[in-house]
Amino acid sequence: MTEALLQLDGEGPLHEQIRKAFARKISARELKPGDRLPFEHELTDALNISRMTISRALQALADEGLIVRKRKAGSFVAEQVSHHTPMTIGVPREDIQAAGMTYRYELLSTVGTSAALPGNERGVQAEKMKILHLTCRHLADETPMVMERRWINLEAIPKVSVSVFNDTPPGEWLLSHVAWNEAEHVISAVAADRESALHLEVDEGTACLKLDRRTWSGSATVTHVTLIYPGDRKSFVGRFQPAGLDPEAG
Amino acid sequence: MTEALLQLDGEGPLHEQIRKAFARKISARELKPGDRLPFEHELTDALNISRMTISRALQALADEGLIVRKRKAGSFVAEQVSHHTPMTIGVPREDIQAAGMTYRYELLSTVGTSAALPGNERGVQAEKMKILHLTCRHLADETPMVMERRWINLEAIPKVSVSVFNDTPPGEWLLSHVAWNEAEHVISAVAADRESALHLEVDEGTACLKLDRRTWSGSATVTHVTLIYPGDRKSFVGRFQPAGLDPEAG
DNA sequence: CAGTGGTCTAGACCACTGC
DNA sequence: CAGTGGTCTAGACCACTGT
Repeated sequence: MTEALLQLDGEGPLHEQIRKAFARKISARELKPGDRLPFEHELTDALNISRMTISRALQALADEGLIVRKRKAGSFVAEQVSHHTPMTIGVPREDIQAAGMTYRYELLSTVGTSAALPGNERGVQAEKMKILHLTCRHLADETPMVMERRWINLEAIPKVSVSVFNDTPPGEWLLSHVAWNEAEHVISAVAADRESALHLEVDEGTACLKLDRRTWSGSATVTHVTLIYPGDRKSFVGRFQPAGLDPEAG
Repeated sequence: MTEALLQLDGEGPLHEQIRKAFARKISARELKPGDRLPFEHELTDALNISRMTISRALQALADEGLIVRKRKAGSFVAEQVSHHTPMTIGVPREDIQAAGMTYRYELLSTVGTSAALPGNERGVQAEKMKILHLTCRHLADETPMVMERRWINLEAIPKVSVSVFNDTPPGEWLLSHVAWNEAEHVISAVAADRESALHLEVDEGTACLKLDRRTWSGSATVTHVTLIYPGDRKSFVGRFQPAGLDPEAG
């Protein structure tokens, strides 16, 4: 009882101090998966801190996935920390300019059709939509960085003149003009097909990184894009700290 | 004034109703980037809801990155929704068993050295560490799914007999025995080298997906693993809803 | 059915910051 | 320096759930 129930560092908001204190203990395995944390009322008594503040700290830990809270039972260290790595997936311009290189965009072709979107397993397939298909590429210091094949559902977006895409990358135009509420990314590896190899200036069969992105607004597909990067010109990086602690802690 | 400031659906906790109401408006571009949300006190007055509850809802939106809150100025719709896609990156066993296939693990080689970890740009390089290097592969229904090259910093983990890894995949053993607080994932594409091609039973040069994962405990590297998947046997999928809304909303 | 977390309130003080 | 959000409290009622 004379032993402190929790060691606070005295810096920053109380709820953050409490959250970090438990995050540290969990990260250091001082509290192991399945262990029960003190009850809220125990912490309020021991630390002389309002229950709302305690609750806020524990709620944050639950949101991070570090603990699981059960009524009548208590709060427990989660059995498995989720491995949801946040991956930053931006438009090609960002990658290229972030590397200090000059960005250039090149439209290769546009075709209007009324077929269905390829690989569209969701929602209403039966009805035909007006689809715009286009191919383009993005260059870094005049070296082709990525080839893009894109399908746009013209019935799900505001009216637009195709000539817009002569100068503006479709991904960027869509991002700033179209509302969407769900996206899916699929990363895979493929050998460069003939057309991609040509536009990317690599040998056919070269190992390439492929990113497929589908975007929905409600149940309607807005756009589907396939980006093909030569393997040595791109990687996706994700970094994360499962306990949400400051660096150098531990 | 007779116009409702915000339309609540009357289901679930108040703070969630408020959060979703604004998330919908932002998702539908009814509130555009840069627009100011009502002040907390305006919402308290208009909705007759306590400021703590209002604050909690807006705080959640800020945590999601949908809005930015500035003292003395107000709360504003964020200029750009962050594109941090949550990618699920698990151990090979999970992928294989989730697909309903039989999992098998095979240790190929182990080598103990005292060199530095390759590509270790962080922390103290000067001192030598005791490193265990091993290669192994994971099979799905007896088809090689992924080849693994791993380096383990034996000075950063509990004592372990190398024979453990005859039967237990090192990734899984480390996950359940070693505390770590930071991880980095890098996804890229490479052509299969001779050794990988052999163990994966594909042609040399086959396009492969490569996942590099580095794990740290404090400033010490715990482990570094390179996973090589034949391009047609693996992809990484990430799905997200930037506004945190229920499906079918919109 | 007793005890936990989930939510909500009315009020308070404070830090920061744009004007 | 005035107004915003950030934090905290003491208390309350309720929903859920393990025993």
